[in-house]
Amino acid sequence: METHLPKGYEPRDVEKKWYQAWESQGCFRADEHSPKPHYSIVIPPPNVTGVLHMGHALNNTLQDILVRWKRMSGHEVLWMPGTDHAGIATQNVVEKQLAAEGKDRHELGREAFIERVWRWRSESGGQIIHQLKRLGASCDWERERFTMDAGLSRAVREVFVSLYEDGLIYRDNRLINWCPRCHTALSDLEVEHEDKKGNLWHLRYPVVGSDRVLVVATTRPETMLGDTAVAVNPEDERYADLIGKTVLLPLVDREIPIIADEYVDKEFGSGAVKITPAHDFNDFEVGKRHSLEFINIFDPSGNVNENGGAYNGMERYAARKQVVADLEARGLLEKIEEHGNAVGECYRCRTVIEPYMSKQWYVNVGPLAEKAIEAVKDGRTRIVPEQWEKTYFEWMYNIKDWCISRQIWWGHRIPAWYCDDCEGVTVAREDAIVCAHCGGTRLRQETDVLDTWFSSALWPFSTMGWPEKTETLKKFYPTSCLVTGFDILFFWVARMMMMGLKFMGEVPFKEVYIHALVRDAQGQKMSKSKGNVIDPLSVIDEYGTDAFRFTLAAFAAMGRDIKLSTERIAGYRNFANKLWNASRFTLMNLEGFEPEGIDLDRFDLSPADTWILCRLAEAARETNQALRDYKFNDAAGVLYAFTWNSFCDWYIELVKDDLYGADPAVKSRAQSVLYVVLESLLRLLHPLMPFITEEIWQALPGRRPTTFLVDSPYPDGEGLPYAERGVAGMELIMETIKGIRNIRGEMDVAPSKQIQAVLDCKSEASAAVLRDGAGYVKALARVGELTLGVGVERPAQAATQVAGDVEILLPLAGLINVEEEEKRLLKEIAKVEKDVELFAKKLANENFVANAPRHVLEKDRAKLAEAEEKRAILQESLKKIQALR
RNA sequence: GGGCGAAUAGCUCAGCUGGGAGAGCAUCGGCCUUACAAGCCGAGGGUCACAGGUUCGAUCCCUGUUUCGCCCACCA
Repeated sequence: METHLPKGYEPRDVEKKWYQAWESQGCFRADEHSPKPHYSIVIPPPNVTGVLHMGHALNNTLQDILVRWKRMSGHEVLWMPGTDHAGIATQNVVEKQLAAEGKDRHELGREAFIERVWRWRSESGGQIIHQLKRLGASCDWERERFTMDAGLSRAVREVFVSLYEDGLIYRDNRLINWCPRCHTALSDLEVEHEDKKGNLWHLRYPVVGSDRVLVVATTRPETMLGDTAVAVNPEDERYADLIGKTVLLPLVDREIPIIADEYVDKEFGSGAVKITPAHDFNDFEVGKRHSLEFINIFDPSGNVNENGGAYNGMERYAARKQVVADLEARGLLEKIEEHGNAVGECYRCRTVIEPYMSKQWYVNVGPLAEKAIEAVKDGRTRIVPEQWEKTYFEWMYNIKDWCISRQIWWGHRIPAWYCDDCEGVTVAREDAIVCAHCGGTRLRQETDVLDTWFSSALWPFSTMGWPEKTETLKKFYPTSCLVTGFDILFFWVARMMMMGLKFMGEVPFKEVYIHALVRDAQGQKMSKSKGNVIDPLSVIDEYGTDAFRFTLAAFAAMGRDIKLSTERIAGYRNFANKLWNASRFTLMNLEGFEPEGIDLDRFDLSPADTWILCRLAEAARETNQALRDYKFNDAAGVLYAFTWNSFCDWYIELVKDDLYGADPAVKSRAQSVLYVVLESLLRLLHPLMPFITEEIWQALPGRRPTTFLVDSPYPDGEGLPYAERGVAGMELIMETIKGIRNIRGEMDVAPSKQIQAVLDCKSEASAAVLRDGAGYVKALARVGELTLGVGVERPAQAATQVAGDVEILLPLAGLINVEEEEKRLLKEIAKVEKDVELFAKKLANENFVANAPRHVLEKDRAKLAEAEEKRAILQESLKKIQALR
């Protein structure tokens, strides 16, 4: 017996070989002219700067499972790949490179810098694409897109100009989130709040024309340099007489009014609040209500500017220290308390953001959000799991205008031109040459670029060629499904919904599957700084892609977190190896076998054959159902159990006699079933484990209708008509084998020892089944001499076990320890006794009998009878055993 | 402050519309049985966080409590 498959599965070369073959043969190509029903997914575009991390690995594995499954299930599949230009992130990467060379982008100038970013991208930007391929991602790579491509840039412009024309984009001067390191505005979403320990400084502001001081509490004492009022609650009697008076702002000696505003909480701190309208979002509102002065005290880097008087030029935290010290020196520091505070940080560089006055571009998203809410409400888009709908609605209902301008260079430059003659703004699809207002030609283009997420919001249709009316859009939009993590539900999913509905008039995807985030084995977020990152590529190198993918699928059920452990991956590596060896066994036994025109109906199938084919059909049905429901873990579980427990542990063992026997007809039948089961199993497993399954499939004898497993039809379990023949008989045989094994195992009978067994059957039906399965029992339970039948002659002294209505008797003679048998029986009796009690009690309850549905009642009655029967047999046996002592 | 999620075997987690608690790993005992020691056979292990409620019946539904995690939010 020989096969050319090596003894252990070695993934590396196999993966490379088949991925290249699939790709070069166009297996992943989508055809918009195909008559087949469509299935489409757009990839969440990873940042060009990206390196494959666990999140990507999970996200893309799940997509690939869906896509491969649908492709095999007769759909024309488009999985649209690409990358995101990732404005700030990418700019930061290239700026760091420049810094290493002792340069900064301003030395280069805008054009040269952008040139440099493009160069960086062509040299090292494609990394993640290669990594996705190693993961097995079956995207249509010929369609790969980049958010800065000409086509997508055109879509961005079209959308910007349309929204502007519809009055949904406007420009305004207000307080925004400013990153002093990136030197750009950020949207609210791009600010991450982190609770930090801080202080509450209580400052004393002298009231003008009195000897009173007003104590104000602040978490940011340095901002007092920009105070333009102190506010108290209008209801607050303590300060009623001070309203309308002024205080002298210390250190800057500015006289500022004491005002009354509802916003002030009487209970908090001293009940008086310093108001810094240019540096705090609340104060900004108060400032507007009371027409206060807005004094900006910082420069774009977060250093105090000329408005800060003596503190001019100081870094903000140095200024804080100094301000506090100076106040203290003047006796104006009342006290310092500890105080927790949520500090906003830049999501790209973790620098503490500064509320900062500036003129920015905004999208009025309210009207867009309404449509996006409706679409989920009426089910045009379904979010799975449903719980996320609530989060989606919550955000949509409270949505605020979106600040889309960024003061960086890498990105889509805003198509707006300012006229030096009339100061009018011209927004246009083509680069403006003349002012739309005065006809002047002295135009300057807006230097700001758009938020990266603006272009990703268009991804589902911009990648398909919009604004052209392409065949691709016609065939594949709306997409079937979006697979993503909940961390970008607002950033991306919500915005795609709004833009898709606005510009395509249809939802961008019919279903959104939200998966969990991957964390380390301790549940910590993986991050470079924590050093707990598990690199997917090293996992792939160590365990193989298929084992890794299977692990991710098996973990996918988890609500929010996936705690990845390498032990678990090793377990699925073992599984891959198990499949490999089962396949080796099969191939070794398919010598001279020709699968062409195989027809199982021709054969008189054995009980084991029928059983495994039923199990296979069942597994196929369950796998399909699980995938339809996005229950990847169920799919993995079903296939794991079928492969290992049903196929390997039972069927392969059961079929050996048939394969090794002398009867060529029996052998041929066994080979046929073995072949059908393995071949179907490979197809079932392929979406989860594409490489190993292709490798084995290609090694199978004979020719199959398709060149690759990728293209072969996915089993749905309906085509195998063996289910109705039943599995009950085989299961009785298996129970019997397990019963004998139990006695042997419990009583330390050497596995090599052949024993004698008597099966006393209570029904002729069972006896017939067991006569049929006698070979199995002998082989798998290592029984030498087997006698069975109804009312068969019983050995005088035997160890006893029960399988259904069959009493298993293993004659003790010289084989078995009496005390051990007594112990074992007592244990068994105790177990069955518990069952008897449980069901007897239940059935004694009149209310239960009166109210429970009939099928429950009948089931419980049957179980009680069975348990009582078993108990009786075991007790009888116990008595005999005890009599021997 | 609002919202969401989690609590089940030593560990990591499954558990569908309520009807006798499951898997993997780990543990214990026995096996190199010609596909696989990354394996085979057998076994042990759980007051399903706590307290109430609904029900004939609750791990599952409802209420409350505790612990942990996440998201959103302008209380200085």
